[in-house]
Amino acid sequence: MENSRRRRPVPTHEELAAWRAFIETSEIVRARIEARLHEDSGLSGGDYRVLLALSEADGRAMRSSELAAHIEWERSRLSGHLGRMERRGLVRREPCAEDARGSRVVLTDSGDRAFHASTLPHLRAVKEVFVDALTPEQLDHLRDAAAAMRRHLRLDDGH
Amino acid sequence: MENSRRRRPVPTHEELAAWRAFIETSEIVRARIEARLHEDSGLSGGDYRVLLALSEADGRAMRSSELAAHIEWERSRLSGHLGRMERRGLVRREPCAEDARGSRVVLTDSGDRAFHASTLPHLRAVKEVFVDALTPEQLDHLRDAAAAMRRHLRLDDGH
DNA sequence: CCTCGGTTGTTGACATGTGAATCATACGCG
DNA sequence: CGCGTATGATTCACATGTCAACAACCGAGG
Repeated sequence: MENSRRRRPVPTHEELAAWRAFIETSEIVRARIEARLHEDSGLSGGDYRVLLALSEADGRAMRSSELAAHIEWERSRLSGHLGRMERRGLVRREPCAEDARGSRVVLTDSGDRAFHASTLPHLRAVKEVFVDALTPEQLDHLRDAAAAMRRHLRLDDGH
Repeated sequence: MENSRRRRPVPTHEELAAWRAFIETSEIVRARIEARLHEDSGLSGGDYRVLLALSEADGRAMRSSELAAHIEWERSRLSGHLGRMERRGLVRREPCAEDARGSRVVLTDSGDRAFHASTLPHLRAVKEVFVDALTPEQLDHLRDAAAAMRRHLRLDDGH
């Protein structure tokens, strides 16, 4: 084991296996929970995130850029998504009084109902698929590991 | 705390925070590593996965369905992706001798070179972005947690 | 007032993903 | 052999994501 005395530039087999287990499993779990959300409520993960932000916003409405920043999406991504959500009657876009460039994104009553109907089933899915799979210690370890990764990527401070 | 004596149907705040930390961080880390791969080698994560499977396959070729099963993709997804990869000269599709319905997906020399040129930078990225963020204990914990989730979803046995 | 740089939101071109429908072929069975 | 069904792969319509270019508008300075 000549190598073991030097700083490795690449992962060991063990480390690589941990990487694959982590990244593949997280994808599968995310997909599973989003599928449940869609079956239960007809909402995608993106829909849910937009509706959550709007339902907590003042007057159930936000400026588009503000919303994009809040949920950390590209503006063009939000624009396209809002178009689809508007077609389905979940949100409405209206011109903005203070700034004629912008528009206000407003949660419709229908969107509000859809969101509120979705939260309980969604939380149940998170519980059943994710939380119930793990011991409390494992949950804590996951939080720690996630925090360590974010620190490593400097996602906590200046961003 | 009336509730704490009953089996909760939904996550606690702590559990929900762990869920969000886990799922959001895994997305960010995946995106970061795929971005590195793309900068370094011009390959997407999907490209890499296909090329890895083909480069390990007998004769650097596989039947399309076999490949789809191996990397756990929908066949339609693979079909579309292969179309794009074929346009870029990374793979070639040729009719299959034994079964006229099927086709063999063959790794081209160009695809083989692209893949081999990409592995070292990719592994370095995994090391720097993921492995180096964590202690050995945290890596083990991640593996355990991933294994527990897969067991919970019955992804190990009958699928 | 008017120009100019920055902001806001949309659009276009594309890559990527899912599910249903389709088409050709393969294969078991009478 | 010939029929019915299963299978291999693609295609379609659509949702979702990125990035760059754009049009309209704001606001500061001359």
